[in-house]
Amino acid sequence: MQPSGKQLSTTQRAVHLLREMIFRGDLAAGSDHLESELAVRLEMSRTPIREAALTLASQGLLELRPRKGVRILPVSPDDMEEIYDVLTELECLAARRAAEANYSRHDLKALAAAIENMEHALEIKDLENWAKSDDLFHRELVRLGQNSRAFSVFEMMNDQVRRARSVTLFMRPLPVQSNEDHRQLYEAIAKGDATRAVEIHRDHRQNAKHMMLDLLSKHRLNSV
Amino acid sequence: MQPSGKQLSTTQRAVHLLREMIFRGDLAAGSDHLESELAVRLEMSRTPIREAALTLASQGLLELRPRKGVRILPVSPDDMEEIYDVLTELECLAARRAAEANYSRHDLKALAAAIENMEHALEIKDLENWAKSDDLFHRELVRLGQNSRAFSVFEMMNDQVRRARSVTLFMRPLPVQSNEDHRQLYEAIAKGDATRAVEIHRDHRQNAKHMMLDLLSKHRLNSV
DNA sequence: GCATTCATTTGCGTATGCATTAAATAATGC
DNA sequence: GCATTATTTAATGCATACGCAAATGAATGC
Repeated sequence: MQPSGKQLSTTQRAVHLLREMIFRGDLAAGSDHLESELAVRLEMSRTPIREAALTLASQGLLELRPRKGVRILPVSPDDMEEIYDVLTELECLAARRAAEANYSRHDLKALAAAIENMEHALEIKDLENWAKSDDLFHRELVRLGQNSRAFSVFEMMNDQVRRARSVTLFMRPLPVQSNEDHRQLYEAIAKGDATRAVEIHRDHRQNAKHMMLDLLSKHRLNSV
Repeated sequence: MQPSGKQLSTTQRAVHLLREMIFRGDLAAGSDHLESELAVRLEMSRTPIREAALTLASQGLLELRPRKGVRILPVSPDDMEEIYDVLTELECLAARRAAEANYSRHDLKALAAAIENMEHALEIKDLENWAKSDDLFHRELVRLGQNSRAFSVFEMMNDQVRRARSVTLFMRPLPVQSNEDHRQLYEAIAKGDATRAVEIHRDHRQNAKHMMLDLLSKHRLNSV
């Protein structure tokens, strides 16, 4: 995923490992972990653990609570709403800018590829891979928006809902409409129709939000 | 500004002091500063300096460059454009939500007060205070949007353009239109007209962006 | 028993120490 | 002189040390 030639620092490794542990639920939402405990677990001293925790805290994945350890932040339905609202705005900004940018089909290759992967995955009902491609599609969309700040905030918010997405992945109906939306968005961008791109994507995102909130409520998941 | 009873930790003090130093230009944009040097300057050890730097780096105010020290990030016109675009979306989201929230005039007191202060400051041509109240108005607007994540991203982006704002404050024409816009936004929110609130504010923000970019270009400020 | 004070533990915040390695400088060969 | 290599310097990244204050538990008074 990151074939960067240079070896990472211990702190960077800590950031990476802790992120993974949080996403895979290895560090459960709401759980507390002492710095020293994590240091033992990751076989490093407290210093890089603390630096990593500081970083992850500023990204909203955890919280440093003196004497109680780092707390993995759970995400409530209200949080989900906040996050989806921010994602909606940032992705719509990206969609608008992408449509205005006069991209060639070649520039949009990655976007098209993601769509195809999603469609294929849907056909064979491979939800895991569908989700992966969906994520890629959204990321690529925001990248095309050419706003590095919007992109990094997007990634931050995206990370915050990762757990919730994977939990609800198998509760939701098949994402048929979602694929349809993506294709339409792609066309709007390719045609340079910014207004329509935003319109489609805003609906798409708000629908996703409501579906997610419904699922959480239906399954009594008031914290993920 | 923060009459919180509890005394700050050394790291928190470092964050605060460094922020101030950056905003007041004491640490110039683009300049490098060794951790040890800053430690001496703030009369603390390298540890809190490093932790503070990590925090400020994640907020986009500086960069940690191994062996070159922390680099205070300059803001280019392209950066400004990025930032204003993100601010536009987040503030418009807030404006929409605020309008939808059915706030009473009493709830909007702080917003109204900010407007009055701006108008008064403008009358007596006190630009410093106008800017302060303008900042307060926008912050209060986003607060009314009730999205803590949008709020914190807003604050982050706002911090990133602080220097540029104060530099251009005395180059720009008197903010007459700006005050007018604020009053109209206030009315739209009070009346619950979300569509109009967004419309007004989007224009307001995009105008601000263009004015800023024009000023930077006219005065050959390609890095602030 | 229950509250209150005192003692103990322990996790954190900060300081300090140290090995590593990028950068800078000097030395060497041509 | 100039390029190349060896040497030195020094800032960082990480480990470790340590004191303080919060939390826990024990002891005391009632």
